[in-house]
Amino acid sequence: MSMYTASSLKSELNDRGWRMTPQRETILQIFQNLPKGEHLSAEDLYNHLQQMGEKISLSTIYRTLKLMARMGILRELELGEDHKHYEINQPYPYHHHHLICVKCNKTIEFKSDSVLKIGSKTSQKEGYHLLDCQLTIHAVCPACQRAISPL
Amino acid sequence: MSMYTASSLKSELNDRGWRMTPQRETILQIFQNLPKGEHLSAEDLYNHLQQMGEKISLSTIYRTLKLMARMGILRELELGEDHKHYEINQPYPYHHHHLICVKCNKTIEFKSDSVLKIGSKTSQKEGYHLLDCQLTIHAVCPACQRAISPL
DNA sequence: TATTTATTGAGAATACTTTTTAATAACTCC
DNA sequence: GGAGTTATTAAAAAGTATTCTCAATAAATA
Repeated sequence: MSMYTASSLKSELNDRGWRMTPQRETILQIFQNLPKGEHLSAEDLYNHLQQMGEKISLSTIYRTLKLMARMGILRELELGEDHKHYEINQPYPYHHHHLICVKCNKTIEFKSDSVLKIGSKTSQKEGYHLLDCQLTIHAVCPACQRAISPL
Repeated sequence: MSMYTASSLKSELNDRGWRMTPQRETILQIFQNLPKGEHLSAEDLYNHLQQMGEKISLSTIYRTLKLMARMGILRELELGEDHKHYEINQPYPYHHHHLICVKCNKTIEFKSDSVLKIGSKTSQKEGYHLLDCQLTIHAVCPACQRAISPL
């Protein structure tokens, strides 16, 4: 949960016998420049790249997203849609969580230092190396509470 | 996040114009009788039912799981595998969270009253009706930290 | 600079989940 | 309790997200 630059990413990859590529650098940059609170699906990222004139294949995108999530660079979000979303994994004090309406998928971000503390304390206690910690709240938003429940 | 019985489930369904069915009752029972800490995928549930001699189709299973998750009866868990898992949504003090190794998917359960409090306070503040609140910690377990990182 | 081999792109393949449809059966109203 | 309405089911087809395969490419290393 620290900040990455192209060169720190390269070092970490090389340390493990992996390689830095233009594709990985581009994808990292996109997530770093994303407006706060935005997150992309694989498809979103693909389209975003196309608009920039960058041509990175979908397979590479899926591979890179998974790789970066496993490195702790990106967070993999489950926002109630049928695909995952990704966002940059920012450290304290930018770290945040999500409140999701299970009916309309409307999502609200919120912060909580205590949750972050509990996350790091828990992983430490078990000897785990912390990558990300997200509190996901599933609930029904005010609008959907009023609606005549359509499933 | 309260306990359900066949009849309380029926009332809640009927209130919304839906129906109680033997399939829904059976599935509720299975989750209620599941040993603590166990969770099932759609496929797992299907096999479980087959072994019991119950024949419920996969489509019904998928429909029922989603329905019960949206009602707050079940929790939908994302445990790093390529499919969702479900478990009964137990209230305090049985409510718990998950610490997951992003490499081998080994999962540890842990409890935290404060997280539950933060969850209910946050949803209340936004006017949301709370269904479930899960802290998911992504990390690398001790064994995988030692292993020569295979992706 | 040559060598090794991780990575890429393209498309095929897989896996999970949803949809469609006709038949069934739960609920409601009389 | 019975008839009518319509939510629900099973089965199969369809859809969608994601992973895999493989030959070509290009990082890293020596």
